[in-house]
Amino acid sequence: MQEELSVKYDPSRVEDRWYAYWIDHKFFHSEPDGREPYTIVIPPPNVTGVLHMGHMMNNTLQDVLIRRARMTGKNALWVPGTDHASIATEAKVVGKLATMGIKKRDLTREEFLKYAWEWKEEHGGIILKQLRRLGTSCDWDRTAFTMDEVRSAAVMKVFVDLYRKGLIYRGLRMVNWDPKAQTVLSTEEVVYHEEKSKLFYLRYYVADADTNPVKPTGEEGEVLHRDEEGRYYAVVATTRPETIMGDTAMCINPKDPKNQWLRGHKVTVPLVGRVIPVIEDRYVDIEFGTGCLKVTPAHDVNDYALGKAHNLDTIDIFNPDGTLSEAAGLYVGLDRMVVRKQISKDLEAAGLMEKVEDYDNKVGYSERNPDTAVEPRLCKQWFLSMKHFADIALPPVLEGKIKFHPSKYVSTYRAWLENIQDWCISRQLWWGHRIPAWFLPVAEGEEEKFVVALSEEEALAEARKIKGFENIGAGDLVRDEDALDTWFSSWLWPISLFDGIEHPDNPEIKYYYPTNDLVTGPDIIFFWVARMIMAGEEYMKDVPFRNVYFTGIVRDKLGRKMSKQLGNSPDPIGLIEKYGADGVRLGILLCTSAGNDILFDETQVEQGRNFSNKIWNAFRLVKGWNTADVAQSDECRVAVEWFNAKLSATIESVDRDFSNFRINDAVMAVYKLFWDDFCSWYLELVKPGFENGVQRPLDKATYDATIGFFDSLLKMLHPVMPFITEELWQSIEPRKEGETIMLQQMPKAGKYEQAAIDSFGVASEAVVAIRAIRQGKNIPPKEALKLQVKGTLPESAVPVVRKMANISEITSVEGFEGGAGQAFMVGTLEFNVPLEGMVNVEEERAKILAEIQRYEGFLRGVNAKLSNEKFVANAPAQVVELERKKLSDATTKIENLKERLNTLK
RNA sequence: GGGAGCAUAGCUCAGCUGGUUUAGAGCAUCUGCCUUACAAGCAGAGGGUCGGCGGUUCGAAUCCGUCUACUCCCACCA
Repeated sequence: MQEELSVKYDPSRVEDRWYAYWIDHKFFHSEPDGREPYTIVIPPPNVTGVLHMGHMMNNTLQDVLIRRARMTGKNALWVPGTDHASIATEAKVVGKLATMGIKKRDLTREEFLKYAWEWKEEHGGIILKQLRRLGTSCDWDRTAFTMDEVRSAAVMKVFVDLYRKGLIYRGLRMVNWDPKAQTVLSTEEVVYHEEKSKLFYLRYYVADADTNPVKPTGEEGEVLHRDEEGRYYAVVATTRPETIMGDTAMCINPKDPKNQWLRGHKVTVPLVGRVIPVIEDRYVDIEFGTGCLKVTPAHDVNDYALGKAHNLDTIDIFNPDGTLSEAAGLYVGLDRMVVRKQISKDLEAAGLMEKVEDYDNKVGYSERNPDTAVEPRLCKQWFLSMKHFADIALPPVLEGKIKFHPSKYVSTYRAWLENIQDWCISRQLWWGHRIPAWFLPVAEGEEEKFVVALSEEEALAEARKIKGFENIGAGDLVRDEDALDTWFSSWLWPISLFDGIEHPDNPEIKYYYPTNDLVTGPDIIFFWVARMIMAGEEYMKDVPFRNVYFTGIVRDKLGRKMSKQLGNSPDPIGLIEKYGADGVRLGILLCTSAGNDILFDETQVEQGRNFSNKIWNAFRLVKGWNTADVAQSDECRVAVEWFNAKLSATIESVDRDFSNFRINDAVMAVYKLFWDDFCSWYLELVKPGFENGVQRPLDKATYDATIGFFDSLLKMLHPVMPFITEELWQSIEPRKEGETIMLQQMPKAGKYEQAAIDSFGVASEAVVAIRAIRQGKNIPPKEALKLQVKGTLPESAVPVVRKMANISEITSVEGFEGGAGQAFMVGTLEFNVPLEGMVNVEEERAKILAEIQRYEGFLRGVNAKLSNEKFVANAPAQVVELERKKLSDATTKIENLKERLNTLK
């Protein structure tokens, strides 16, 4: 530490040095031992991601928990790592390649993966380096990656295992297709946005009017459309006219009176000219549009179901990239969005457009490619059957074995599990875990045959067991091209980090699993939290964690989400450089409460920075004191007694807050303990002051107590503000190399007298009142005043009032001299500050009258209660007693005030 | 369409099983201070009919109903 302490705390001189010190001494590293473990696994950020405010909040919280655990005797381990994020990363690599003029489809899988790994090496892990700036105490020796060897092996083993258990299957389903990434997505990866779009009303002419005459029934409500030439047509409302090339039927509700005339007819698809049947199904909403629905089994989930039920043809008119295929016949090669515009014009021109209406509808978009509308598409994919997993994942949460903070997410969790759909786990991507399935050579048109195995050798052996394939060679097997959904590796994270899938009995998994607390956002409760619980129950027969702390979304101070477009997302590293990591951490924590979104404002970080400075300067003050063999003053003795009690009381409340995950409350309590109680009251009380320009010495007992308090406060602050607390703890007294505040024991609450806190409260209230009188009368703090008390001031309050309010003399009196001072009350204790000639009697009288009125109003309320027989009869004795005390207190106060008013005449 | 949550000071939020003086905190605001740790500071002050209405109760910010506003999640209405 430098000789002269600067007036301002400079985090940049401190942070890197201590972080290196902690790393050098391996303080973050954990190995199983005899202590109780405390484990957190990091929600792995995308490997190529950069730090944003959400990460800052999330990781600050985790670091607070882990540092606190470390200081309460636990063997704390926080495992860091990154996620390969297959869609997002592959998209980035494809983008990068595009700038080099390389197309993905021109590369082999191996070539592409080479580029992808290069990209990962170059950009990967930046986020973890950035996290270090925040002071996160992760065990970096254990840094993992979802695609590293151990994690990949776990994924393969689990896939094969679940397949053999019959839980993984291949199925032809209507799935969500991302035409940009050209991969299927799970239902959870689709986000719906409300959009202003158009509802197009198209004419489908009746095709068989000659052979099957249209019979108008003439009944009320019947709608018959005929054009100028007398031809009959039906009107179909659709938001997606570009899909008419895939229409294979029109559907009406059999109970729809207005469309009865269409029963049994055939209609012609506009422009396309294909003749399709009119089918009937109660699925159709009679009220919507015209009650006629076009059926496109290949491109709509409901239509697919209709198609299946009615045995309709399926015409897939789209290519994987969202352009129209040969099968469409028209607009081939054009993008679906382009076709929508064009076909509506063409329909209009051909007189086939009845009308167009504005319409709000919901469109699904890819979570990872937010500007790409998802296309329902029929294709064969791998699925994980979820019923079994829902059954095992629900009880631990409902029974409280896992606690959610806040608990409202239990119902969200439950609703999802009770209505769960099978999980589509295959992705048409290369960056990820390749599905360990090998297809057998079969003749064209024959049903596919495959084997699932951990390796090609094993696959070959398996394949050879199948009848007719006994003699195939390795070259005959073709491995599935698809990769697995990223979450299929993330869901194993709490297990695979300790190699618990491959080696379920290894000492690490036995020691560290289940982990303790998970800190994450509610947006991934289904993607990740629920699935980790499933995997935990399936493979460990135990929950993966005990508590889940859900953070909110970090928004700007106007409540908007942070986004690059708005430019309202501050640069985290910039903030750390400007305010210090400790300041940023405190600023974030002060505005965080579980589950609530946080409205981030830089002034909060400024508050954190200011607090760092306050701590720094308190240290400078104490460091400047010297001791001598002098007697302890009364005010010092009282101050030490009081702060001792106050400290213990606060430790109790902080412990309580932490056990309830009320972290911001705990942080605020320590903040106030340091700033208000310690700095504004304690230090001011014991501060020795100057004599002839020389600082007076402090007695040894008070000095030692002060250093002890400082030490305790630093420890309490350490989890929140690790850097400044280490810096000051190292300077407060000589430390040996290798010592650290990080591994000290958190102070424990001792026994304390509530009376010490209460009587200090009386003293401080009196002091505040006297200061207010000074301010009102413009009396400088240096000018000593006298104080009269009617009644008895608690003994311990006397020295406090004397020093803090600069009172030269406190006298006990029977009554106050009229008009000679300013009076005030603390509780029922009456005080008077004699101020000869400085009191405006009229003003004073007015003030007292207002006071009397206030108390009389209050008294009326209390009286009303007490004179209510039912209240006295029904309320608990304690409560009635309390009301009686209020009554007598208020009566006394009013009497006192009236007496005072009389003396003022 | 279904479900959940929230509504308390200018802002962000506490207020746990109804009863501790006619509701608290932080920030912001206002006033006075460059007082030998800190102006990134010190001292002091003001500010709310607890979203509306109704009910239960001796007693409601707290429990119930209802209305209004907002937020989020889920769902295949073209």
